[in-house]
Amino acid sequence: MDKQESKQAKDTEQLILEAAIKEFSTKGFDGARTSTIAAAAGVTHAMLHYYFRTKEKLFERIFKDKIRYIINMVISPMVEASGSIKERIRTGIEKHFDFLLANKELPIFFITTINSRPEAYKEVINEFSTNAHNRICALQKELDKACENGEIGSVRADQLIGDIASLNVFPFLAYPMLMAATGHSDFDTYMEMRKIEIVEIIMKRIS
Amino acid sequence: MDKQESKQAKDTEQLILEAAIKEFSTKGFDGARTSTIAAAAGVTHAMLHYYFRTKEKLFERIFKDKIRYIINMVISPMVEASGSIKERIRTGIEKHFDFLLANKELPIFFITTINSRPEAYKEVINEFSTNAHNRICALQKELDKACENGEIGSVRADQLIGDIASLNVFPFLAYPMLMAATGHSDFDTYMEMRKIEIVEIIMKRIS
DNA sequence: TTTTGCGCTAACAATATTGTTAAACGATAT
DNA sequence: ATATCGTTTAACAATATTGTTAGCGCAAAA
Repeated sequence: MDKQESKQAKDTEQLILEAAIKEFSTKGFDGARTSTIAAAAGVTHAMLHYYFRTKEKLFERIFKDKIRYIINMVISPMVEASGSIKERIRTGIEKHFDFLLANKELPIFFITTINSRPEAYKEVINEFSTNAHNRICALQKELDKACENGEIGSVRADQLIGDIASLNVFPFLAYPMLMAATGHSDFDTYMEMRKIEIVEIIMKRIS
Repeated sequence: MDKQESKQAKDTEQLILEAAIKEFSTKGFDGARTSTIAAAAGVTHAMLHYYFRTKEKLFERIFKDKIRYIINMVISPMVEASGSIKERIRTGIEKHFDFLLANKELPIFFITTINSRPEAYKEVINEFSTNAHNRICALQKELDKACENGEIGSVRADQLIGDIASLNVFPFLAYPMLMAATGHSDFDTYMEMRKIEIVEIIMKRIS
């Protein structure tokens, strides 16, 4: 009990943060209302300003947290995979897809934010470009080697990343339309089928 | 000159519409400002209300126009293609991708709108589900027939549509991140490469 | 020429939304 | 008990944003 300096300070801050994440994720920065966030957190909206000064700063805090979260959860673990190149790509896709299943709101949050906020855009560019470029070069070398061994066909690493990102992320951005168009009604079932299909199409691509 | 009933009525309405399309496309409904739209159109913001009553109605008008536009430009022409099933799929993909190149802002406009506005969501569902479902069933029959002939491998039509939609549309939603991550700097060059890669991966998928 | 109607302007009104402040409260230390 | 400090509240302030209205001007019709 030595950490509990004040009544429930961290508690309130956390409540606001959690409510804010939901609000910003579903409605975007412009659509989000600080009063709605406060109400959802069960506090007066003055508290939101007390803890985070402005709507702007509250949003930035959340956005940067999410970037770090993605980098830790998705990009970093890619390195630690083992097995043949084919197997590593397969499990990489599956891990990424499972991550998205556990964070359904992340894609739409990022896409809307980056499109409506130039600062956020630059933030992401800086964070991603340094981090990702080296890894793609490394992947390219591995692919080339595997190609020479006859394990796989010739593939460009940057295009393969584009393929996987597109196939994995898009369903989470557009599942209402995709499901309506293809006559599916259950989200989980549809996503399970997508996952299998995506692994299939990528495996055929690199064969 | 018999159509020109008043000074330049249609002109003003059109100016507002065009300015509104730009504003709504880049900033979404919540981020868009009626005063900004009016300023961009070079009219007082009272005119916007005079012609369209409310921001809401102006947006709905544009949104419904866009839905019809997509259905006319993308979904309908799919039927009129000719040649082998493989060739029809290839040209279908290319036509769709070219349409997106000529309407870069459409994907982000739709995704943000559908996510933040339940009414718009239902609008699209109704428009798409009836229109698309029959076509997918027809495509499935064709695919099955081609599979029996040994032209192609076994594929589910709904999953193939999911693949193509994902691969074609996602780059237009996420090109800032994709290009930064893969080290590309020119949009047109990148998209040209994506187009080739997408055709390649789908052709391998159905082989 | 007068009237009518439409497009238009400028000012106003109403409301929503973010942000601020003075004071109260409650726990802890002195 | 009193002082102190971080937290909280309620009311207020400032501004942004949408929407309205009364009236002007001009062109076509009477």
